[in-house]
Amino acid sequence: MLLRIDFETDRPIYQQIRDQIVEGIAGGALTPGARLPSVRQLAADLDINLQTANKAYAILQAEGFLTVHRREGFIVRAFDEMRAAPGHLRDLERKLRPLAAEALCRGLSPDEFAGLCRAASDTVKKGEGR
Amino acid sequence: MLLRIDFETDRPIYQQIRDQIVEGIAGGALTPGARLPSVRQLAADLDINLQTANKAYAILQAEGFLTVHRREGFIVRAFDEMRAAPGHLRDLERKLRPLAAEALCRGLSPDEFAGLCRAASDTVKKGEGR
Amino acid sequence: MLLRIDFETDRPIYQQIRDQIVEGIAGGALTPGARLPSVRQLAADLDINLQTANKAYAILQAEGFLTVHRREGFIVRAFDEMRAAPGHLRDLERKLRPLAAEALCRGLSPDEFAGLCRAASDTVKKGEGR
Amino acid sequence: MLLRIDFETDRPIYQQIRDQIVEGIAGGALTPGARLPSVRQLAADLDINLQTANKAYAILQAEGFLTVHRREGFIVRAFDEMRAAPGHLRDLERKLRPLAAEALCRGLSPDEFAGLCRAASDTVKKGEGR
DNA sequence: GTGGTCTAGACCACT
DNA sequence: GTGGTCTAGACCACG
Repeated sequence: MLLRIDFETDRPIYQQIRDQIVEGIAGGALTPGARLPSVRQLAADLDINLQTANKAYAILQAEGFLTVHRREGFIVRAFDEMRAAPGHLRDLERKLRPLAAEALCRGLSPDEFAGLCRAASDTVKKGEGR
Repeated sequence: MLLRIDFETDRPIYQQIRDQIVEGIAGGALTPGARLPSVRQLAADLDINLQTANKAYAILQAEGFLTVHRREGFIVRAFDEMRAAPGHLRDLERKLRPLAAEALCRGLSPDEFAGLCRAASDTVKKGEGR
Repeated sequence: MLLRIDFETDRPIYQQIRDQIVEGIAGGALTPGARLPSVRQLAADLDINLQTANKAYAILQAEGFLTVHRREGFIVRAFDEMRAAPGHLRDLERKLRPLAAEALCRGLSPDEFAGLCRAASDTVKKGEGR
Repeated sequence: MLLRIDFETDRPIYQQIRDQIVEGIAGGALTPGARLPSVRQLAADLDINLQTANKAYAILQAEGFLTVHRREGFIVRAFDEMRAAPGHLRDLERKLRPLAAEALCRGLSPDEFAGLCRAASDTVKKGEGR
């Protein structure tokens, strides 16, 4: 699983890492129980600040995607644990609203928007487009 | 059309305004040609700084949702002009990916995610939940 | 000679009038000695403020394109008088610089830029594109 | 690369900065990848407000001339990226028309105007006259 | 250190 | 009245 950082986007680096790891889990590149590179390793690999790598993992942990073991470092959680994270559905809906509104303004019907979302989900599931 | 600002969240004020106005257009509360409150009025209403209100409108203008009329101030653009904004579909897809990935991790199939998106679009279209 | 005002551009109305009248002279729609509509007439025709129409004519007069007669109002000056306006060449060069720089950045060679300028001049001379 | 601001002219400060940086890129004083002074540095150097410097860079970014790197601040974009900016040619033509018209009125034939434009482009390309 | 956000308040251009 | 520009100064996010 290779991470690619864009230093010239307005999306913070730690968010890019977070997004790509979530996408890796969704696409099957990272399976539950898999070990992630250590914070130090990650920072060195991507040539980023240690605190940035740290923040990315901290977010993933808080969101329920990762857990930390004393010896093994950060590992991918089991799917049923991810699904048990409290409030994640409401959170998803909240983040979806602005996109749904934007799509409507751009002329996409609810059905068309749903189709676009389905396509995005399919693409991610197959691990494509990375 | 009433705007509500959350001064506690880390989402910038001008982005909150932007989101709510886009939602207002999508939900029919704001129709093409409608005048928006003047930047000064908006700033006074929301008790925010003039420049903050200014920036919100400037973004909406750059994104193709508003135009500025020399006499009437900011007004909602025609729908076909909003749809003509270049790259808006690719932009939407890019913003959708992280949400699709998150949904998959949380156990939603592409079909279920599409259903959620459709529901969000319907809600916004009806102008509900504001 | 019909003037068209765009109320939704950032170019001030008086500048739009000024530009279109200059273009009318360049394209032959307005010939030296021709009478222009009175300030009142112009303001009524375009549904603009009297002062705005006034300002447009004042600029054209200051730039040497129009002159004002007691009885006949504003009329187009003779070409040799327009050419005698002091500093107009230097003025033109000054306004041209930013465009030349922009063209170079966009990959246009000096020759290509000159070609573009020639084409623009031809178009205006034929009175096209209005 | 030295910037000079005229505080007397009605041309906004941020536009003057914008023009001079574009000219600097066109003239080779600023090459792709080059770092620009930080907004704070620029504001201090020119003795202007931070927001004014900010706005100048924001415009250059929106126009495709600059990009912002998370570590290095604002840097000059690659030429092929500048050329990929959508609608820049049409934009250039639009800005060129009033100058072409003015030149014709002042007695310059399309060929002579093209020559003037070519000269302006050459001057800028050599980095002269700054 | 970088840019991003926000405030309070002023003056100007345009219509 | 509208928006546009500019100032002085503060606090935060990011790396």
